[in-house]
Amino acid sequence: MNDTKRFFTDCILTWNRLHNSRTMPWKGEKNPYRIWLSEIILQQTRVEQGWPYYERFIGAYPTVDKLAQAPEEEVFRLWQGLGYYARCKNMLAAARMISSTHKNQFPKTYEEIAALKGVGAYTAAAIASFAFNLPHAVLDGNVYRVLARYFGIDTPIDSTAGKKLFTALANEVLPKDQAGAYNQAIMDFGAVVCKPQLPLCSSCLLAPRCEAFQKGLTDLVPVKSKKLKIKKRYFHYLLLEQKGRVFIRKRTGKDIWQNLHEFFLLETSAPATDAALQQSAGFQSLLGHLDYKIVDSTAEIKQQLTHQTIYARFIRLQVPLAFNAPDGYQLVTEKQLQELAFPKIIVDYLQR
DNA sequence: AACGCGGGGAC
DNA sequence: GTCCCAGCGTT
Repeated sequence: MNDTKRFFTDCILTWNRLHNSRTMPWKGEKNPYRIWLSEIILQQTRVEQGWPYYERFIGAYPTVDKLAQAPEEEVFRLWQGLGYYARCKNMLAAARMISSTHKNQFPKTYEEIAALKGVGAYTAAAIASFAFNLPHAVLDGNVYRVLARYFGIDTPIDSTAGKKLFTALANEVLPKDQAGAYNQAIMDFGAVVCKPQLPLCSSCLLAPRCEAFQKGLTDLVPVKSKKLKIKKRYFHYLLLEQKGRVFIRKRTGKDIWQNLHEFFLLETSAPATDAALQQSAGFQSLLGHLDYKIVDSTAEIKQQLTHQTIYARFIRLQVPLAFNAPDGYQLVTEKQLQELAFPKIIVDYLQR
């Protein structure tokens, strides 16, 4: 390891020792189950957002076998509002695997940890180093940023070449004998000092030898190559009500909100009024020949997702007893709604 | 290699 | 609006 790299590692450890005051409930935790749970919750999620979920999950499922035995709907309901719901599904699968295959003993090797559903390179390194002090460098958004700036690397972090380059570099500057403490330190450093916007360069120990700071490029690295395009979608939720109950279904397929529930959905390619909607083929085939009554309908409610903007309307209809459940839909009571997981936009509607 | 997946906070 | 968050699995 050359001098530039040695200086980097020393600074991160020094900063951690002298200036790091960031505290979180899972920090310093040695229980691999708790570490794993926190890491799953924190994937692409800010600490402040994940924190209360972590507390609730640990409260509800203090051990991995409790989680493994929990009903899926109950776990999804607890995850409701956190987003990226595949994490929840994979988390349950992993818990069940640990409970069965590993007999409730959390796996202790990097390979076994990485084999768990929902555990990728970052999460495996985090668990391996935090719980077992194994020498694997974490590579998350913080680490990419700190490394890219200090070493002045403009290779896109979301390219294959970039991942390979940064992985090698991260493991090079990792002090193998204190992997856990160092991994925690560099992420804290990225979150507190080397922030995405307005980094605290004037008080940064690395600044004298930071490539980006010396060249005034902190706002230009790290580089991301992919730019996302956002599409607009128009959802019309029909609350088909029958004797105080309503039809819902669980979302399946490849679309958003997998495994969450929803009301009967009609989607249009552009905004549509109640009148226009009632003329549509979807509506007609559902209710055209029946004596229904629209009780209430809302204006568009907007929900911004990463890749899409959802404009949803909610239309309450009383449908006659002659109306049969559409395929895949079930009739539930208000009370049952409280125990199932819904997308935020539906949760917001239901709360009003 | 590229894409899709939530929700929210900072600016 | 834009960026990005303790990323991952699928195609």
